[in-house]
Amino acid sequence: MAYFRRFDYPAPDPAILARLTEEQRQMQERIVIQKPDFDLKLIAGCDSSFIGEDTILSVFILLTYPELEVVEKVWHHGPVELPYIPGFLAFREAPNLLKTYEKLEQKPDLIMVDGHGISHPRRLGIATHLGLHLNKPTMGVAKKVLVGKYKEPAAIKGSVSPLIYKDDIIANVLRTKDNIKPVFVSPGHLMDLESATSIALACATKYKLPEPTRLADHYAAVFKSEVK
DNA sequence: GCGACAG
DNA sequence: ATCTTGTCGC
Repeated sequence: MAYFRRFDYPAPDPAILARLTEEQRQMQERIVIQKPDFDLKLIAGCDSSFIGEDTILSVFILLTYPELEVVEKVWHHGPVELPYIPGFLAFREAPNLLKTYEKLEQKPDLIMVDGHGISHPRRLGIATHLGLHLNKPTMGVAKKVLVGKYKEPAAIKGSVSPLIYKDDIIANVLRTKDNIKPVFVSPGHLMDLESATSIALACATKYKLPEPTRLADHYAAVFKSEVK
């Protein structure tokens, strides 16, 4: 099939995809999109990288808000069970991310995830998936679109444009830096689009990626080189 | 039927 | 995600 001509993986068992799709359909009913009720003091960023083909290394970074100073960073690595399949990323990466999260001594008020929240075919991007498992507010910041259409936002930092999918606004395409490709911001769970967008912008200092995600990405590479 | 497709 | 050189622009 189309997915697996692009990646060197064998076609996934249709029965397994059907089971995972059904699992997402059930989780879908528990998603809560609302104005967050927290007093944001600690925000987390998380990201994963791979060591070889079947070992995943994840990191969680804890930052103060709005100062954005790092107060904690943890990592964990382990085997992955599934190949990457568009639309099913969480089943591949969430297990190790959850184990990494447990290592945090303090817990964040909000988690910023690298990837989509509800801007997903079944509203179950990895940010939403993690939020449901942790019963914690989450939001997604992705570098590329998964589903939906949009018009390019203006070239200056702070410009936004809606990402539309089946007549719904599922994310905001946000310019976090002048003349640099925008990012896709969506609520994950216990969060709403407007709050997620303003927080992403507040975390955008001088780089394209908001600090929680950028630093998680950075440390993922650092820890990876230490393990190798 | 032909593309598109987070990390 | 990962493999990888030079190159264009601020």
